[in-house]
Parts: sequence; C-alpha cells; structure tokens
Amino acid sequence: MTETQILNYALNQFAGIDADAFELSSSYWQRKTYGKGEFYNEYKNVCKYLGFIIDGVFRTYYIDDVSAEEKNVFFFSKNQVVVAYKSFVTQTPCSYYTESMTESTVLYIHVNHLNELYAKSHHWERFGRLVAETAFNLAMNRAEEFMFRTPEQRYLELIQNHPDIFNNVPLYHIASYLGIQAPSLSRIRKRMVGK
Amino acid sequence: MTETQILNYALNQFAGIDADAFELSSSYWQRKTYGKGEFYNEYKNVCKYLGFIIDGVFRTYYIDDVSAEEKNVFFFSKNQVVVAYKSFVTQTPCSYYTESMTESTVLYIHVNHLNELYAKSHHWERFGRLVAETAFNLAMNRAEEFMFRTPEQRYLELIQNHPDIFNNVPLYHIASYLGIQAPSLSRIRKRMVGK
DNA sequence: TGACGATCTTAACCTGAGTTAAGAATATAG
DNA sequence: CTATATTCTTAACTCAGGTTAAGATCGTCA
Repeated sequence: MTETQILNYALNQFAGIDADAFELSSSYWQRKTYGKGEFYNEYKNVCKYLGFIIDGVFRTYYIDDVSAEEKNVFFFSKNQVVVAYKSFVTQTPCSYYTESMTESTVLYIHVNHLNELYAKSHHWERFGRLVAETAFNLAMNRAEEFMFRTPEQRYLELIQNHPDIFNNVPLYHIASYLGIQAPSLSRIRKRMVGK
Repeated sequence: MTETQILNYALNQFAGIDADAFELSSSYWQRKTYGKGEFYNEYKNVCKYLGFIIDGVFRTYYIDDVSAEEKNVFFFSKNQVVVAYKSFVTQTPCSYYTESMTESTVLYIHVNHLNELYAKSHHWERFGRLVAETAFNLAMNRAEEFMFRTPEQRYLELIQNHPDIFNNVPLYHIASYLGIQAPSLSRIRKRMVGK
C-alpha cells in the first residue's frame, strides 16, 4: 500500500471518509520526514498542521518553569493523529514541545484547508467532531490516570494498554509520562518482581 | 430577566446563537429544579441531557472501587453547562455521579433534539464544536493540574481562578478535588499562614 | 441558648516518592 | 571487540501526603 492509501484507509476507519470525500482532500496533504529529535511543533509556536503518522513515535512534553524538567504529556505513534490540539483549534501559541523520538514520516494538512473541508463536506465535519472527541478522551484519560490511580497502577496499565509505547521508549521517558522520577520507577519495577 | 432570556443571552455569548437560532431550540428546553444531594446523572446511567445551570452548584465524582472513596472530578456552577460529556456524546453508561450540592435550577435539552439542531443550523453546529472544545479544555486543565503542579500549587490556583467554588464548597470536598485527604489540606493551609 | 451534627484541625506514626550521587548494565560506534 | 555514551538501578536520606483517631470549631435549629 502507498502512504496515501494507508491514510485513506485510516480516515475511512476513523470517520467513514469515503473515496469521494478523500478525493476532496487529496491535493492538500503533504509529506514530511523527521529525524530523531526534530520538532513537529515547538513551545510558543502556533500549531498549523494536523498530522497523520505513517511511521514513527512522537512525544509531547512540557518544560517546568521552576525545575526546568521535561514532563511527558502524550505519546503519539503509527496510524495516529499528531497535533497540538488546543493550539491548532484556537490558533494560539503552544505550551508544549512535540518532538520526534525516531525517524518518522507524517502526512499533514494545513488548518485552513481542513476548515475548507469542514465547510464543503459533512464527512469532513464529522471527522472534525471525532478529532475533538478523540482529543477529549485523550485528555480525560490522562486526568483520570492521575486522579484515580497510583504511579504503580499507571505503570501496569501502560504496559497493558500501550505495549507499543512501553516497548519503544526508554524508561526515563516512561517515568516522566507516569509523573515520577526514574529511581521511583526502578523501585516500582523491583517491588513487582515476584508479584 | 426571565430564565429563558438568561439562557438566550448566555448561548449568544458562548456561541453566537442569535434570536433566530435560539427560536429553533426554544420548544426543546425544559426546566428542572434539584434539591441538595439530588443527582443530575448517576453511575451506569446514560447521560441524555445537556443542562444549563440557572442557579446552583453541581459536582461530578468518581467512586474508587478499592477504597470506596468519593473523588471529586469537576464542579459546575451558575451560567455553565452541566453534562457528563463522554457519556452524552457516545450515549454510553457514565462512570461518574453528578450531584447537586445546593438547591439548583437547570434548563436542559435532550441529546436527540440537540442532534436535530446540529443538522438544521450552522449556528448550532458551531455550538456543538464549542461544547466539545470546552470539554477538552476542562479535561486538559485537570490533567495539567495533576501532571505539573503540587497539591499546594493546585490549592492556590483554585483560590485564584475559582473563588466561587472555593467559597461555596466545604473544605473536605475541595481536598478531594485537589487529590488529597482533608488532613493534608489542613497542613497546607497551616503551612501557608504567614506566607 | 444549648445541644447536636457537620466540618475542620491536630497529632503520631507510616509509607512512598524526591533527590543526589554512584555504580551496573546495555547499546553503539570505532 | 573494546571504548564510550546511554540507560537503568541502587543506596541513603529527606520530606510530603496517607491513615487513624481524637478533639476543636462552627452552624443550626429546637
């Protein structure tokens, strides 16, 4: 399958974008590759593109003003959308960095083109709603993990629910994502030997 | 102002719903009052209504399976929408309880009627998108509070940003909202005397 | 007003995460 | 296959929040 076919298929699965609706968008999609450590979007930058990951892993992180520590917020991988949602929707500067952690390939579309598609087609409007819902679910799940689970439970659930992330990301990035320091994650892992 | 006028005004402010667009919806809105402790929506119930709070305060909480503790997730008050968003959008059973903490008055609309309005009017479609964005912001802010702030910082920011909640809700409910136990909140408050 | 229930604080002890720094294990490149 | 950098674990200590139970304070209403 070509990359465009992969995209078409994914959009169909996700939002019922059929061949005709996809055709409306086809001239708008562009392709970009990222090296390890390259940014999809940076702090204070307005996110102008919605990306679909053909291959690779991205992380979105926050830099704490006080401790200057990086705190991982989201991971995005293959066949997922990558976007700084709030910045993209409101076209305001982003609070985060979104960085490629691997060699990556992305197909992306400009916010203006997407808005055109919303106006032209109910299918694409539906897509916009579903992206909003997906973003909500992502944020709400993240909030729930921190409100209701201990770091140990978050660790176990990450292994269960996102083995793709767990297996492809160094542990110190996992620790940051779980909201703890690397030594704490080591202790949790040690505690669990035998359980 | 009548309650309907309050609603009309708020919808206009929030999403540019003009007199004509409001007229489309006017026969759909119903009114309900809640006593202290009455539920807007309960665990395992599908949330079928989007409410606009004329007066009162609601809280959404989760009950921990293990500890059987209540954990407050959101507060909603006057001139805000009250809804179990995920349940409402997906029409699936809710994970939460949403309870009135005071005598309250709500104007509400059924999900089917709202979907009708989406189909009929771009104004209402816009409203739907904005509700989705509001829900995202609420969830994302909550996630950020827990990912990036200490309980003490969360407490200070609550006082700053939501004095209405802080002043109208008992401290043990605030503690739960901040993700800590009541004695911890007492210690934080004590620590801060003199700061 | 005074008695009750609700709310808030305090104390004592426990536990798990933070911090720092050192060292072990693992990858990667030359 | 060794040297080097990266990643992971461990140790020792500190500290904030959890837990439990007691007591203080506040509100309310008979």
